[in-house]
Amino acid sequence: MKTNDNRPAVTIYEIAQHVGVSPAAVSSVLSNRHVERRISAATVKRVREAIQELGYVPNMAGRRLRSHRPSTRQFDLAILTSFEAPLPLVGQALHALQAEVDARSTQHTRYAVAIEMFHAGRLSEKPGLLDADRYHGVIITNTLPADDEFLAKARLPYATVVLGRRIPGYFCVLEVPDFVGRRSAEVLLDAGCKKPAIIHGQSLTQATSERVAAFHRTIKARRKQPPAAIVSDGLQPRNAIAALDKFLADGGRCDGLFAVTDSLAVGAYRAFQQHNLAIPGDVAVVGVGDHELAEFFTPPLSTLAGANDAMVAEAVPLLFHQLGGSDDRPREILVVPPVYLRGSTQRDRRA
Amino acid sequence: MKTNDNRPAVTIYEIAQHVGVSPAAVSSVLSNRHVERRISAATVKRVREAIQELGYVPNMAGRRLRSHRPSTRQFDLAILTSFEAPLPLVGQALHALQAEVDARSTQHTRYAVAIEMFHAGRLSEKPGLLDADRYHGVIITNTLPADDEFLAKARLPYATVVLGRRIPGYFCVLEVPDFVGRRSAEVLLDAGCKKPAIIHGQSLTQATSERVAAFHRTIKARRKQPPAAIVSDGLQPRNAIAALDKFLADGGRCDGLFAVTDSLAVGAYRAFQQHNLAIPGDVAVVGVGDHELAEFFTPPLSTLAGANDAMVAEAVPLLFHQLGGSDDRPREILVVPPVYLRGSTQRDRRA
DNA sequence: CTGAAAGCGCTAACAC
DNA sequence: GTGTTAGCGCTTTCAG
Repeated sequence: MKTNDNRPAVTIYEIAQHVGVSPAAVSSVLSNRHVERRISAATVKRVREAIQELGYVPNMAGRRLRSHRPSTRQFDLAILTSFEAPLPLVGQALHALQAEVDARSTQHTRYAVAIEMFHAGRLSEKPGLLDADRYHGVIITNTLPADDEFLAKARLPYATVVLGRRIPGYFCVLEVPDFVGRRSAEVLLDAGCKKPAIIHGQSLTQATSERVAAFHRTIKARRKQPPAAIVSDGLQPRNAIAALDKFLADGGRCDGLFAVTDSLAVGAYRAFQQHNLAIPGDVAVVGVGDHELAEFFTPPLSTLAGANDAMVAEAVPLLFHQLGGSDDRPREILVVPPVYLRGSTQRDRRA
Repeated sequence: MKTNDNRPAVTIYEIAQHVGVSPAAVSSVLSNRHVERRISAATVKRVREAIQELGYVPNMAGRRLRSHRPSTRQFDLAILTSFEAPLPLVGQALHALQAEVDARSTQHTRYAVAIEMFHAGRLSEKPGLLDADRYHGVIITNTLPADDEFLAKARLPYATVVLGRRIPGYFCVLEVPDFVGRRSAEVLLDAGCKKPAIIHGQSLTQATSERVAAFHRTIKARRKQPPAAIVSDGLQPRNAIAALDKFLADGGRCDGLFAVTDSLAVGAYRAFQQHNLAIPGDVAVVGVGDHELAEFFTPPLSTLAGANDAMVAEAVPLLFHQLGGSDDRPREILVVPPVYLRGSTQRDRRA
């Protein structure tokens, strides 16, 4: 394919002209209907060559418009998430959305649901985001502060639900602020921890930074001094291992750890194990998120589930509400995350 | 929104007629440009009401066609996967695809990448799949045999790469058949297992059933009798637990287990633990897939990684090759999955 | 065997 | 303040 950039995109008219046939002939070749139309083999060949040579790229909008059946309404919906985010959260949202869509689909109303990704912090660079010609509605999640700022400034010209953070002017569904940070601190303190610590990644989403702050605040209020803060380069288990290795090597000590994501907790498990620290005997651990595997670790990991299920359950109706065209002002829905206390924080029984 | 089904979808012309204004006026209201156009507040209100009342749904194809900048080529790509499938594979594919797309994007060539889902075994029901007016190219993965049959019969009218199975007439990328099943059997036998077993779910993808068959064949050839087969209702850890509980309760015994997916292996860990069977002392366990957490289990899980990275690395260029319009016949690429031997099969050191 | 022409739904330029 | 008109790229009659 020649990517003849800079110049107008090639249309079937140019192909037709180039070959010396009509656009209709080209079209029939493109859709493999040249047999019915009894286009000569030679013409077909020449058309095919021209398509190659000129680097023809079909315009889907044109095709769709043309072949659109007038009785059908089509809704194009998407979940917008960052690449860097864990997919399971998105998976839940998708399932909930698709279930609703399946229920609402009729012969004359079709829905297309897709996941689209942007690079965290660079949502604004996503092409076409501000155009009203792509989606009827989206659910946006896993944004970073830079993305939130962008969204706050530029109202999207279609139905939008923001998941996990509060952005003025949008329908938002989020955790009760402070809940996770405060509750995780309490869980550790209740387990008898005297030296609690927290581990989190470098770049914080709004939700994560609120968790960190609330944890900090709660610990400080109850123990008069702040928790140790361990910062990992990324959110993968290996990042947590590296960060904890360094922390312990530098003489850091803790008897309780709040990991702001489950994958950090997984790395912490391994790190403590390598340093011969028992969970929960020497260190109690509590994580966040509802990673399906959390309960299958040894010992099972206590988590403050990220309330994803609940958030999604609120977000989907909110989206359809907007699609319905109702004109009320943006709403904000707060969700209380469930708390799962498991072996990793149950010291009484084991210590 | 009235979903006035059955009758033609509402267009701006109807809105215009209903209100008694021109289509352009309606359009300006829709795009919030009525201020520049100085539409009277009363008219705006009436238009808005009509939009609501008639249940207007904008036609994105029309909008896109109209607002298309003629110098821009747009490629619409998608990864098609089943809901029921584990998302990590999809995530890898998406990352690889997006990286390529980012590299190829220019001012005049844009790519849209989305993940779309179908219900496993019901790919054929996905609306618009056979129309040529949606995608320029797709990567299809996690299909069930019913889907494969459907695909084999109905050639998709756009560039397609099939991941993980072999379907005549398509570009395919898959594991070397038999490799995983054979090698996992060897791993268990090498660990000294005398009574190997296999656990898998009810419904099998092509890849999975090949794994099961090859495992069976290899064990039978080497030990003169087939492995015990444990069938779980689903692929979640809890399904594995239930199936293994039943197997052990019914007097079944094994000293080695091949779990065809990692999440089944996770459940197996828990089940053996509850039955006081040590891994790898009493039972060696080997899993499939490259779940990022496999190495963080206790003991670390040996896996025959599903070769996802390698498969994806082959699939993406194959897709762009087709987008380039080259006309050669479908190719098939075989990939050898990497083998990770970890604690769960290393008996020598522990037994 | 092939071409001409209409029109899918929408918006922007221009006209009044 | 609002209407008219042209045309985005494509496919499908219909007319040879």
